[in-house]
Amino acid sequence: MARGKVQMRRIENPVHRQVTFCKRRMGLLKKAKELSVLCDADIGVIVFSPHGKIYELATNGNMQGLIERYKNKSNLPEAQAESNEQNIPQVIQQDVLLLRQEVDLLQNSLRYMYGERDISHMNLGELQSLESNLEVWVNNIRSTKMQLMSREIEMLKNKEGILKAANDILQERIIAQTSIMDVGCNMMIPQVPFQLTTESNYYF
Amino acid sequence: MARGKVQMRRIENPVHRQVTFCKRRMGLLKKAKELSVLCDADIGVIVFSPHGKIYELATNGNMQGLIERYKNKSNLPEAQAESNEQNIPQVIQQDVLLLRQEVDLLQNSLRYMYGERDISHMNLGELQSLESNLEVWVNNIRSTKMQLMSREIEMLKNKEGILKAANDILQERIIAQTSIMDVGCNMMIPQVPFQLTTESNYYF
DNA sequence: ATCTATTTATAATA
DNA sequence: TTATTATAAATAGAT
Repeated sequence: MARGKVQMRRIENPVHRQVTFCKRRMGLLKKAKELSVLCDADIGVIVFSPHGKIYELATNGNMQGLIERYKNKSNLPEAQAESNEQNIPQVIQQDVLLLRQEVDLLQNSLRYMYGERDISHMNLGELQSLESNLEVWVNNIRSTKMQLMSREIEMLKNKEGILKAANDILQERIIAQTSIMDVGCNMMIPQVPFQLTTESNYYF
Repeated sequence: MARGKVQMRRIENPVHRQVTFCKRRMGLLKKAKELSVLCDADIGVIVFSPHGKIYELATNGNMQGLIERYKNKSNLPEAQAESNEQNIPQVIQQDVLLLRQEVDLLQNSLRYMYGERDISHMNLGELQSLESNLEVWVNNIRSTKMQLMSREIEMLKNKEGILKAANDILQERIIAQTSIMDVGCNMMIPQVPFQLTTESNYYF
């Protein structure tokens, strides 16, 4: 599939054949995994190299089980087919079902959180849970915001105090200078000068 | 692999999933054949659809033989002995284990997303914007939830109506029968029988 | 192994 | 399922 298309027959050059075997084997197993995940299928793949080495994949993690299932279903049309299912204790089946639901819920929530804002596929319970989680988050943010703002107010109040003090000092100096200058000349200096009025009002 | 790349997770849309299953299944079997021909390998592929239908390929034309060869080469003698008896429980146990792990992983991710996020480094503006974003999300979710609930209520009300009508009819019949029977014998029939009381109260 | 020019596979859609 | 087509993936050949 690249740099020239390939004929569908055994590759004679042993080196090429080995390289291709390695690459395509990986590709095949990858494709099998993808099909399994995307379409919720159970897949088993067994590959015997020309030298008899085995490479395998069972997407449910158990080739034996898959082979048993294959034998059951392909040999006996209906009878034994469901025996597997029925032998499993119901409790376990329920466990699996509940866990699957939980996984679905969590996956949907995460998918939503990470940017896919499409919630049309979620059911009521999932939405409920997502909503309350978001509310927790909003509350966290609000409380952090509040802390930040409190700190800022504190800082501003400090500044205000400092500035007021500085202002008082400056005013005193000016009064002093004015009386000195009044002695030497008649220049007019305003008497109510640089009073800062810093009212800090914050609304939450 | 076309018209947009695909996330490696179960396709939720059943139509898409079915189409993809069909296409990728063909693709997988084709790849298996190619690998077999090009590299002189023996390959077996077994695919179980979500509904339990089997699709298979054995490049040597004999899946049974391939399976035997697999068992001989890959299984240690003891491992096979257990396989028949404990196979099913093992598979299920593994399923449960895997699902539990998955739930843990997802819960951790969500915990990070919701609760243990480090927002201490964010400034006021960032927090403000995050907060309003979250509020939009929450509102989206609430409105979707509301729609779902409305639909459900609609459905339930319809059901209620139908049931009530059916009930009325049944009651009339019973009354009719009762009077007929009263003529023939003295059997007592309860007079206030099967009235359904389906009050639907929903809290938002 | 790693790098690309190409060939294939296939997602969305009808 | 099949057909179409724009794009994503796989991979042949070379390094």
